[in-house]
Formats: sequence, C-alpha cells, structure tokens
Amino acid sequence: MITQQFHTVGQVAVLAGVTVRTLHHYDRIGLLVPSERSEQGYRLYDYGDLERLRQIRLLRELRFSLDAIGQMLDATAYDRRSALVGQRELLRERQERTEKIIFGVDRALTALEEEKEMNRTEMFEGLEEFDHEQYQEEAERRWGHTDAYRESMRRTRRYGKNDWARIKEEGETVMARLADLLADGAQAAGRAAMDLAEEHRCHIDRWFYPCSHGMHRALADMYTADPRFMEYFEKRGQGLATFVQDAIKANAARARSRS
Amino acid sequence: MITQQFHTVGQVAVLAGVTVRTLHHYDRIGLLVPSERSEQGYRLYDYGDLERLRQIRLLRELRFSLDAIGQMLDATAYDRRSALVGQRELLRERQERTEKIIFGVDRALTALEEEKEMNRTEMFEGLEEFDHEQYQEEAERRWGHTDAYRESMRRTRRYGKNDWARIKEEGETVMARLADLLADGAQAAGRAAMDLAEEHRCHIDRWFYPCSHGMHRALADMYTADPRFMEYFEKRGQGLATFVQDAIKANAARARSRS
DNA sequence: CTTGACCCTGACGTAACGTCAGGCTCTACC
DNA sequence: GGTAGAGCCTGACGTTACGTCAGGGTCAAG
Repeated sequence: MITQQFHTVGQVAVLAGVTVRTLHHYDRIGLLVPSERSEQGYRLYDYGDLERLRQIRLLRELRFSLDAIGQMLDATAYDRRSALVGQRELLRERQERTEKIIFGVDRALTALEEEKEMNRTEMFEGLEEFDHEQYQEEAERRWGHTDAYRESMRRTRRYGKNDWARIKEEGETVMARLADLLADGAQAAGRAAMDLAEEHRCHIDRWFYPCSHGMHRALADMYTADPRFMEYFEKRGQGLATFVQDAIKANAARARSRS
Repeated sequence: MITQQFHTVGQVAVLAGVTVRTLHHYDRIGLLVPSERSEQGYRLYDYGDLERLRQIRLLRELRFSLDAIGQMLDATAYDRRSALVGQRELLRERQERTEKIIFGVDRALTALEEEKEMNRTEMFEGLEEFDHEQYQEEAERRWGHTDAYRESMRRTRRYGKNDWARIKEEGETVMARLADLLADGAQAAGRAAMDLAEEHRCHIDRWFYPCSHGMHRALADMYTADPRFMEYFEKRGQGLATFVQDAIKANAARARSRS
C-alpha cells in the first residue's frame, strides 16, 4: 500500500538539502521530472520521485555527471536492488580512498616534524582523479577481479611513455621466451616454463597489481576464456595461450608444495 | 636538508593525477604558482609546490571552491601543522557522513524488500549540501576553539524550525532575566546572577557543544572582545555584556571552589 | 635536420547550477 | 475582502573549474 502524498519543490528542497533551482534544473534536463503537476503548474513530487532524487544525490556525491546518472537510472537492465547494492559498493570504496588520504595527511605530518620530504608517489594516493567512464564501461562487463583491475588502473596511470616502453618490453621478452619454449616442444610443467611463469607473475606484481599465485591462476584461466587475451597469445604462437596457462598452474602448484 | 628537484607540468600532472590544463589554471588564478620558471618559460615545481598541490586536491575533494582554498592556504595565521590536523578532522567527518549514506542505502534496501516506504527525513541523511561558507568564514578568523565550533555546526545542522524557535526562546529567557537583574542593580557575583550564568552554560552544553566552565569563561571573554556579540548584548541592556561576563566568571570560580 | 613528445599562451566551449527579473497563487491577518 | 508575504512559475544571463582546440616554440633521438 503506497501512500500518495505529494510534496512541492520547496518541501523537497528542504528535505533533500538542495536548492529549488537544482530541482528546476533536474526537471528541465529530464533527470527528475515530478510525476505530477498541480492545476496551477506547481511541481508535485511523490515517494518514487524522492527515492530517485536520493539516488541522484548519492551518485552526485560520488562525482558522477548528471548525464551518467541519467543513463544509469534509466538503463533498460536497471534493477533497483542490484543498483542499491552497487551504490553501497561504491561508497565502501570511497571510504577506503578517504582512509588513504588520511594516511597521506599523517605522513605529511610526520614529514613536517622530521623535516623530511614525503615520497612523491605516495603523496597523492587517493587523490587522483578517478576515470569514471572507464570504470563504467570496462568494469561493467568483463574482468571479474575488480580490485586488481582498479589497482592496476591506479598504478598505470602514473607511468610515463618511457615507463610504458620499458615495461612492455620486459613483458614481451618473457612471452617471447615462452613462445620459444613452446616452439622447441618443451613441457609446460617443466622447470624452464615454470620459471618463466614465475617471472611473468613478478612482472605483473611489480608493475600492475599485487599478484599472488592464486590471482595468477585466475589470470591464466582468463587467457583462454577472454577473446581479447586469446588474440594476443595466438598472434605470437599457436597454442601459446593454453601453454602459458598450464605453465602458470604448474608454477602455482610448485609454489604451494614448497611452502 | 632539502633536495632541490624540479618537475615539469607533465610530470606533476602524472604524479598528482590531474591534467596539465588544471595546473595552468591554478597558475593563472594564482592558486599554485610554480616557484621557478626555466629559461624557456617552462613551469618548474619543487617539493613545496607539490605539497601545496596535495592540500589543494585534498580540499577540492572535500568540495571547497578554489577561491576558498586559496584563502585558507594563504591565511596570515596559516600554520602548517594545525592545517594538516584540521584536514584530517574534515576527512574523518566525511567518513562519518559516508557511513550515514551507506546506512541510508541499507534502509532503502530493506524498505524495498518489505515494500514499505522510507522515512522521509532519514532518507537524505549525509547527503545534504554542507554550507562551506559558514564553516570557512567563521572558523577562519575568530572563535579560536575550533573543535567546539565544529561540534556546534554538527549538532545544529539537524535542528528543525521548531527546535530553533524553542532553543532560541530558551536562550532569550535567560538573557532577559539577566538583563532584569542588571536593571535592578544586582551584583554580577551575586547568587542569582551566578545561577543564571550556570543556566546559560547548561543551555549551550545541551544544544550546541560540550561546554565546561573553562570554555564558558573563554566564551565570556569573547562577549566583550567580539563586536558581534557586543552588539547583541548592548541591544538588550547597556553594560549587559560585561555584567554577563562577570557573572560567568563568578559562577566558574564558585564551581571550582566547590570541587 | 626532421620527427615526436612536451611546453607555451590565448580563446572559446561546457556542466551544473546561482542569481535576478517579471509575474501568478495561496494563506493569513486586519 | 483586500493586501502583505511567502511560495510557485518561466526565461535568461552569470559563474566556477576546468575541457578542448589553435598556433607556435623546445628538445632529445635518430
């Protein structure tokens, strides 16, 4: 049973802590059109409108553009429950980011007291502009392991052109050596292949995101599951994707048996 | 010993996760002017500049306007340590607000499942626009006891119209009675005046912020030192400001002698 | 000596409202 | 029952914090 109670702009403005002008604006751009108008043309908002406004303000607080917000809320696949859950996730993330910023302030304080300088890369942790678009597009469909993805984004944004060249070369070298092994008919579970797999893992760990053996195995699975990766591997050796996958799994197993 | 290492716009941009244009902009408006320029006019930023940029980005993250940020960082009374501590405080507050918003999402989820409606006043908790101006202007110059000020802001933001009316009336009553005493020629250090001073202290303690006797005395000093307060008192009785001041001090002394 | 990555300074564009101006509506009080 | 004050409406122009070219120097590498 839904009570059909209406609110005028002024009332909504007080409730939500926004200005009347903001509501006018949302109406004009079609983001929040009140579900009713009085005889005299007064805007009348019902509970559904308020709930939508709540979500709008929440997403705005998280720096999404009104345009993006509109798309999210009007998405055909929009499901209220999962939307709310997603929002909670975003808020948790923000808490983590804020925590990092606080950490930065603390470091600045100790640096000040000890008259030292802060580490230049730590300095802006949590303060970088987060690229919402990429987040939306990419994270939305594939890649599953979102934490790794995000950390990867965070780190790689700092890399300059030279860095990229060097890192890419390092990665290519490992892949080339694996391709050579495959061409020579070596075993994926052999010593040489496993060592190269381990090198690959360290490469990722150093330049992209913390990569445990478990994470590495998950990655290996993706190499055969995701067409984008498949293409990359097949270009430098037929069957390389599965070969690398096996080598990584063998390496992970070896690491576990050692500990 | 400070290492004098310089960074160009591009490098700073990557470090801080902002665009080059943003740095140009900050330069033009005088918010962050690089401490050096190369022969060819290239902007060169040193560590101090980076630290300032860090603070700028932090305060921006907290939605302060560039104008406000400039005023804060260039305030004559600016002290790096207390500025950092203040920033940490603001960030903690934000964590609390985020927590409230998450709470709101959870409530929305349960409301959805139980097909009920949310409480309209709880709905937007943590999402209201915070009035930065008030915070800034006031906190910047006077009032010294910033903690009290912030706590006061925090509490009063929740008060509705009725609350305000009631609280204000309660305060006015006390003042009126003190004015009466003054008019009757009573002693500021007399029993009646001291009792009213105590009432005044409790009033603040209950509705605005924890108010010890020490804090109350500091407040009393302000009543004669700050023209805004002076005006308030003088309007309802000539010499009332000093009368109240004396009564408060006497009351504080009495409290101490009792313990 | 050219090419590609960076740097510079205008100058115009844009998102999300703020801020009037000019005018209708509704309750309240004399 | 009229009028004052608070609230609503629709333009329309202003503002903040950059984004986005355009046109043109700088510098290391090949």
